[in-house]
Amino acid sequence: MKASELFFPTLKEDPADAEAISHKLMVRAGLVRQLAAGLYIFLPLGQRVMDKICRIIREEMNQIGAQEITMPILHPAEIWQQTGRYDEIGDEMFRLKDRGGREMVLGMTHEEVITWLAAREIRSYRDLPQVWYQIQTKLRDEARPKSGILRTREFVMKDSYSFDKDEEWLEYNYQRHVKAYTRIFHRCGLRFYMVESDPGMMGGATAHEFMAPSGAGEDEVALCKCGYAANLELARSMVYSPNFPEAGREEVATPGVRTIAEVAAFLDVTPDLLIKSLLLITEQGEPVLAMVRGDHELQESKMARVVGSYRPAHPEEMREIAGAEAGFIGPVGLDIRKIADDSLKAGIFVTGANKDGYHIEGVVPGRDFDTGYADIRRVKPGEKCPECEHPLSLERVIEIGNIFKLGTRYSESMGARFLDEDGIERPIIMGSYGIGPARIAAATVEQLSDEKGIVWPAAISPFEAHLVLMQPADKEQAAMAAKLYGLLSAAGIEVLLDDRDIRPGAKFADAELLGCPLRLTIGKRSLAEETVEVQIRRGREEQKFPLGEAADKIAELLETL
RNA sequence: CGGGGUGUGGCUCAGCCUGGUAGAGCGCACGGUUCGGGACCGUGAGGUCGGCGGUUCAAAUCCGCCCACCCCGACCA
Repeated sequence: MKASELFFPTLKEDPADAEAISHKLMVRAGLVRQLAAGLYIFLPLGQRVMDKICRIIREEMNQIGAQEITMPILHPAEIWQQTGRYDEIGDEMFRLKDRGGREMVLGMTHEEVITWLAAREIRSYRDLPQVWYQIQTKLRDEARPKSGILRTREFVMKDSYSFDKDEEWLEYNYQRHVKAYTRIFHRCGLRFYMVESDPGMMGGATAHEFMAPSGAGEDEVALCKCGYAANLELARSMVYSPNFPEAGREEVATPGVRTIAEVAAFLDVTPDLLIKSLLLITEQGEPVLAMVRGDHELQESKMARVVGSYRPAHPEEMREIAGAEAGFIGPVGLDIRKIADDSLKAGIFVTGANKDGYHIEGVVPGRDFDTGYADIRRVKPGEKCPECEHPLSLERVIEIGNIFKLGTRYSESMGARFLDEDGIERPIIMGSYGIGPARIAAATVEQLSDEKGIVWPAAISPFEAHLVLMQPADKEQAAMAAKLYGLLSAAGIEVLLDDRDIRPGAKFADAELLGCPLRLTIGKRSLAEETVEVQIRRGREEQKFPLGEAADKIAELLETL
């Protein structure tokens, strides 16, 4: 492909509305353009990257026996009503009516459609297992699209769904997906972790996420060198037990002293001797008191698993329910549902007295108040791994893929059943497995770019080599570049020939911005020496190859990039 | 949905406080000199100043409402 014919509008300056590195670079390199919040046009270069990623995904999915299908994106509301998600999901789903007034939705995922299909076509254990997948656009009315291509309202997704007769077969298909995903992300050149994750709205039992470390990520994971890795939403840890003083239970005046830090300083104790009490109101309108140790924070997703969705109480509600304002609330004498973090099972603590300006010292959970216990605290770096007790580290990550054991949640509600070997009718056991190709692209840019621009791994680069022809007007140079282009093309290497009549500096700058793994240069020097200069984009190391050997050498080099 | 910010040629921005009829750099077109790291000189095209309404002799500028986009939070298969 000639650069003079390729549409790739590059920008010298960062776009004003971009924050994330991948967003800035993908716009600057002419890969994408934004149409509206969370809606992107993929330009030719961006399309090439997406095509390559999708091709890798197809190869690896086919490799594990998955079969590609295409499903409608426009769905009748009815199938979503059948699984109950029509009402559960809310504003995130685009809803509309057709001309006949029938309720329709735009698919944000395809469990309903694929289960509808399975319900009709799968009858016997002999029909199982099946793994079907799609690479299609999904639509979600995101509350907050952000970070360029990382979180959009319309996005392509590879989703596969497994159908099995029992848990063992599900586990088998789950593990095959783990293998396929690992290969896919390796081939795309990404650094990633597989972590335990919260099944969330997919409603299954076991789930893992594939996470690419990047500061632009929206999630955090806890990692241990023993291999323990979990999304912070459910990560566990072990915490030390502080030395508790032998204080008797006593109410103390703490006028105007509200925050943990203030109370600890006022009473001259460490924060880990305090109980932080948070008054919450559940979706049903019931008050719940959440308690964590003073040096800990509430992990909201963990709390939500215990009590369902909730919100913090308003100041008036605190007054009404606890009889005190924020900062003086505590569990003693408070007759509402209580959930304390596991770290509060034993000890002697300071708590709010439910009376403005007062705290209580010497409070013993279980003796002075009744409470339920659960792991509801947020893991902090340095806390001990629950598996091996080494210190945990935290890292920010981009979710690039996930795998869920769905079980029978969808097959039950949609009547997807089969007859087993004994002639007994049973629901199909399902799994669901997603990958976001655009996120792979963005995560790669985040992980590998440098101050000059993008650094693509060869496997997903829009072109494998960027051939800079210094002076297109020079017949000899042009002929040499054409020859090299021919040799490389014959060797199956995708080359972008920059034959534009612009200054060399601009060509080099564009080449580095686009980020093809190899930059080749043909100029006066190459003419004199019969060589081609080769720069490896990553690290920008240069070398020269004689023209005759160039194709072989370059092919060889590309294997390593 | 709550909080914050920004909307001015294609892009990045200045001008707004203190109202007087729109600028710069880059990009683009043409001519010339250049040509191995985003050149230089000259000429030129290009703007409903996000929208609507108000105040005023006069609004990019002041006031009100609305819209769009970005960031933080809530939310997130």
